[in-house]
Amino acid sequence: MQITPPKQIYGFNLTEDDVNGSLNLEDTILSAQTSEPEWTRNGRSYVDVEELHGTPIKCSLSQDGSVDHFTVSVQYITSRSGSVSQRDLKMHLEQVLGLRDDLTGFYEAFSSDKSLSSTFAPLRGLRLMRGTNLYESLICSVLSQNNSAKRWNGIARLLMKHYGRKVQFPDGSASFLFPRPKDIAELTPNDLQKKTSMGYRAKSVVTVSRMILNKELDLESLVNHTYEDAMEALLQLYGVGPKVADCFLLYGAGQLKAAPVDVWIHRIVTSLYFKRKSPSRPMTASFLRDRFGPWAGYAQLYLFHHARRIEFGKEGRRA
DNA sequence: TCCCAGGGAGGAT
DNA sequence: ATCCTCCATGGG
Repeated sequence: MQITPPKQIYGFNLTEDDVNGSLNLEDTILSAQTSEPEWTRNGRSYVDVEELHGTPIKCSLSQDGSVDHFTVSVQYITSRSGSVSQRDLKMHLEQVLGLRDDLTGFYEAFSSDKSLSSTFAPLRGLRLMRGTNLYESLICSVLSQNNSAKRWNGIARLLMKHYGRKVQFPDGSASFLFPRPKDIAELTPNDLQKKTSMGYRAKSVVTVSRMILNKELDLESLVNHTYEDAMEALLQLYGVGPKVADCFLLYGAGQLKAAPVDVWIHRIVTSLYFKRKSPSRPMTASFLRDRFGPWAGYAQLYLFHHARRIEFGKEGRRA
C-alpha cells in the first residue's frame, strides 16, 4: 500500500548555473543588512517567512559545496489556502539574495584597488540582500540607528510578534509577518516603546508609519526617483538621516550606488583612501559613490565586513 | 560605573 | 557648514 507523502512541502535546488558568480549563503544572510530582519537558523538551514504576492510562504535554504560550485537546497511551504509557483519563489530569491548581481564583474572591475580587492578572497560570494517590502526595509533601517545588529533584530521580532499578522503553516509551525503601516500608525510612541523597548526610535517609527498611511509619503514612487531626489525626500522624515536613508535606498530600493556611511565605514575609508585628511561623513559617502559608481553599495559592504571580521572574528561578535 | 552599539535632532558657533 | 550634547535601552 502506498503511504501518502506530506505533499505540502515543496522543494528545488539552485546551483552555480542559476547564480551570476559565486555565492556564500551564510555570510550573506549573517551580514546584518537592513533589508529585513535576519533569517532564523534551523540547524544548517536558514529560514525566512515572507508574504509573496499576498501568500505567506516559509522557505528554508541550505548550501552544500563551495562558494563557486554548490547546490542550494530550497524547501518551502505556503500558508493554508495559498500557493506560490516555483518560478515566483525563484525570482523572489534572486532579488532577496542578489543572485543576478555580477559579482565576478565587481571583483574584476576593482582588482587593481588593493584596499578593496584584499577583501574579495575572504568575503568571496557575499551578496547584497534586497527587501521585497519597502516599509519593512525602512523601519529596519530606522531601528538600526545607534544600535547593535543583534538588538535591532530583536526589536524587529518584537514588532512582528505584537503587531504583525500571525500565519499558520501546514507543518504546524506559526510565524508573524511584518506589520503594515496602519498597524503601527494607530499606536502612540509610548505604547510602542513599552512593547518593544526601541527607545527614542518609537517616535520616528510611528511618525513614518502615519505619513505612509496618510499618503504623505509614497515609498513605491521613491524607487523611481533619482538617487538625489529620493535622498532629499527621505531626509525630510523624522529620525531618518543620511545613513538610514542610504540603508533604505541600498537594501530596500536596490539603489546600488548608495553607500551607507556609519562610524565604521567612515573610519575605514578615511584611513584607506584619505591619508591623514579627515573628511566629513557626507564627503565619505559621495567619495564612495564617485569612486565605485554602481558598485558603491557593494564596496561599502565588503569594506565594512572585512574590517569587522578583523576586529571581532568571523561573525562580528564581540570577543 | 562607564562605554559602545552599522545615528540623528536640535542647538550653538 | 561644522561642532556639540543628548537621546532609550541593553550588553560588555
